[in-house]
Amino acid sequence: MDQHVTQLKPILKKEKTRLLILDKAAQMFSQHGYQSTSLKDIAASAGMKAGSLYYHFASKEALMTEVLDKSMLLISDTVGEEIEKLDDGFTFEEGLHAYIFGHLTAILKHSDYTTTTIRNDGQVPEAVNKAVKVKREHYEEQWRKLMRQGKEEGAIRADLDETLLRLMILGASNWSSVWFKSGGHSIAELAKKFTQVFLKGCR
Amino acid sequence: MDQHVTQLKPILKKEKTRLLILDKAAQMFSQHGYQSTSLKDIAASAGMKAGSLYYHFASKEALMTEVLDKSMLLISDTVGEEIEKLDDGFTFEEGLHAYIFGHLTAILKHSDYTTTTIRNDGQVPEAVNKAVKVKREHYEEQWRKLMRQGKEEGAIRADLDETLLRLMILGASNWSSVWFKSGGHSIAELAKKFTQVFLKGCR
DNA sequence: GTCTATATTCAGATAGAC
DNA sequence: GTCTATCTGAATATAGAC
Repeated sequence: MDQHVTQLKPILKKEKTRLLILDKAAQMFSQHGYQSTSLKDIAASAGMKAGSLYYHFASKEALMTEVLDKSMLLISDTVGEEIEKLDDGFTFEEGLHAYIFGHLTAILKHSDYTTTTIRNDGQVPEAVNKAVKVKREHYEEQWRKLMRQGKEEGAIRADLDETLLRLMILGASNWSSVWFKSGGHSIAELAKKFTQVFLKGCR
Repeated sequence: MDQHVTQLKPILKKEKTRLLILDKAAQMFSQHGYQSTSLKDIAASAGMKAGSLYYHFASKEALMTEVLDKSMLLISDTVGEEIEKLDDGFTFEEGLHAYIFGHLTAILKHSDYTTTTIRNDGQVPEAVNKAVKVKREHYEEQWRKLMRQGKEEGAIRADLDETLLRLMILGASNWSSVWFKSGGHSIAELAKKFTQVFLKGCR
């Protein structure tokens, strides 16, 4: 069996444990930060002892790197899925909604992973930061492309810096991980309101 | 001399050193987070040895608590100053600009302190969190008041949740601490653009 | 007021038993 | 695969010299 398939649908016990550890690590990193979380804590919440983690991961840094990698993958993939649902010649308005809905969905549905990315930015060892940088920049480039489309369509008014607009949207979206509580607004509602505000705001 | 005055304009050497330590601590906490910053690092950047800090502060937690307290004070005061510049019967538009300009000014001018608050939210010992909570909630209540005014004036359209709008504005503003580099947009420019986007967006 | 020296605790990581 | 035991280093905090 090739490794890609194994990663998507883990059936081996070994892989199952690995993923359990990864999930628990993401949960604790997102709640208490990288440095405040000890391997003992992670191991305990996965039902193991600290030393046992080293059978699955080479180090705490390697564990964090994988959490952050998976986080970026989740965001990219979720947004990608929303974009694929659109017709080929989608408008800026349609694209903006898809991007915001995808981004919010990833942020709020997989918040253990994504909050780890958002909250620990710059607070991890340099080696970890460097390893994730490429994927983050690739994702940001997708957003830049959307903003250029908005400019070309005239949906973003000429005197509004598109970089600034992008950072406002991402800031407002990322911050939702701080205040979002399930039970209030649905993610779909949030995405609709966010899109309305920014679409009207940038014209 | 009464203590209030002493706190405002420190002239005693003892107070001067205290403030130097506080500044350096804020700087390091904001850059590397609470747990990743050691007292040895803080002491070194203040030109001292770790043990000497205990003459000025009871513990690392006490030091962090004071940094966060000062951070909230800086934000509240800066926003307050902007509001006082306005005429008594200021409109929602004027108020929104003053709040955003004040908030951004505090965030970006005293970024060592304010970034510490933003980035370490929830990642500090419970005792520290609790100590700052009251001041934060008082500040948020001021924003809520502004949003109510916007609703009453009809500047915020009926079907837009004012809580959601507030969180979007604060999210976009707080996120600026992540990407802001001096030399690009000025804070005044940022405040103007932010206000335009959100004012148009919420109508 | 700041220093050195040190007590104490706990972290990440490794080795070898099972 | 997971355990126990342990090494090593570093952190907060304290005590007492200067």
